[in-house]
Amino acid sequence: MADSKKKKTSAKKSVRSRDSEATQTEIVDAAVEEFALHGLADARIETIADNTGVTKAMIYYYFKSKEGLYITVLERGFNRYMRPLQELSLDSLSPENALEQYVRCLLSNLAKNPNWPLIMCYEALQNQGKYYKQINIHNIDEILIAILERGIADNSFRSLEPRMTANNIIGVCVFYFLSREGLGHLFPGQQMLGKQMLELHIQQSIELIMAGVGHI
Amino acid sequence: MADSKKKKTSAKKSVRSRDSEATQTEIVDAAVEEFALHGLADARIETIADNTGVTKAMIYYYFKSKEGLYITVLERGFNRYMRPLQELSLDSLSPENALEQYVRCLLSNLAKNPNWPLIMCYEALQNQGKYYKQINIHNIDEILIAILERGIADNSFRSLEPRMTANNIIGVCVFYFLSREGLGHLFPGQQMLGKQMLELHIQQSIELIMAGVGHI
DNA sequence: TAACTAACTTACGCGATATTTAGTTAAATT
DNA sequence: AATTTAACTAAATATCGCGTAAGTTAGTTA
Repeated sequence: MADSKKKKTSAKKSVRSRDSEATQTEIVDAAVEEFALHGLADARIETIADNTGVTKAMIYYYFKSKEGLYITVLERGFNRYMRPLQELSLDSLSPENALEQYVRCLLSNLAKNPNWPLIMCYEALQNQGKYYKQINIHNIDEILIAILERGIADNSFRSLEPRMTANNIIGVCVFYFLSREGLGHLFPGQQMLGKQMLELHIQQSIELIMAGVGHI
Repeated sequence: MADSKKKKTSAKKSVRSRDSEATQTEIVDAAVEEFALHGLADARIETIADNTGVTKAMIYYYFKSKEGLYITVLERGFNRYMRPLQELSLDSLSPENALEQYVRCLLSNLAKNPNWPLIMCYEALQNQGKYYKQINIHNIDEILIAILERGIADNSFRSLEPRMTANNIIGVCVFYFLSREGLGHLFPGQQMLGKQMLELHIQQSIELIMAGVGHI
């Protein structure tokens, strides 16, 4: 993996670059889109191939199976969008600040890749999270739960059930992306994945969450 | 309520009841399960048939197509689980009370049929809500938005964006059901759809929501 | 009892779609 | 330049799964 010269071949059939790394990246990029749209079960290898200009057989050449490609997609997503949450150092912050930082980090990661929530949702629904469990060094939410527990202990937060509340908090962050199609009708003319709406989502979610964990 | 049937595999020549209505109900019941598990695209007509003891052809006989059966399922779900929200009369209540009643009604409807959120989620993801729109007399959330607006106007609630917040509130209620598989690991030995956990979800969600819309 | 009709079954056509196989280039190595 | 191998393609296979056609049984009516 010394030099990766990016030729950035567009989806043209004629000249492929014969650059293994670039081709694989291209395939994974297209796979992310397709899996986000349809989930593992209903994603079409042929569609992924068509969207890259690579033939179906190449996908099997590099990834062995649809499942193999899917797991690669999950791994990449996890490392890119969830790992940062594990790497935050929040212990020195007050519970309020820690919670806010955590939620901001989560929301901005989601905003940067709105396909991720869809893939995770399909994964939960279609596969009961079994592929996710295969790759995961468990529980993003354990960090969140710890923050909540700390806040309850020092009375920064009201008395609440930390595990359930952690899930509810994540739900607030994620649900926007799951319902974006339907939401459009409440915000006519707005682009749900546009900067403006994403900002609004982030701001409103943080306000709801921060108020929600506080004393009444 | 006719019990109709239980024997699935053994007696192939088992005498069917020749009761059109009961058969259709049986099919729809099995369809609800299957669509909740897999969504329209990946649901298998044959699985539905096997789970009823009715042959595939009967499903086409009564419902014409997979799509036809699906729409019947959506209609039944809507009438059973969403209509009650439209029929609440909350105008005479204070915004706080109205909100709490609304959320309680929603949560208890969801708890009564935890398949419903799954079907709706698949519908949003796989079909962009197009079948739902076909049958829907618009927006459950308009009622919720109106409550929020009323509460902002009379200063019961903090200043918040009502549409986004409405969506977040619904997200809190629904997300539990979408994540039930994964949640299990945080509550070992507990049954996520058991009375106890459902109660906890309802209670924690209401607390988060009511605190969340209030002044800090 | 005979004719009629609703409820049901069996068996298969046919289009998708995952995966494989067998072959074809382009580049690296000698 | 000859050889080798990685990157790639086209085409075949095999299975799955929706929908249908054609026939059968059981009630109902006359």
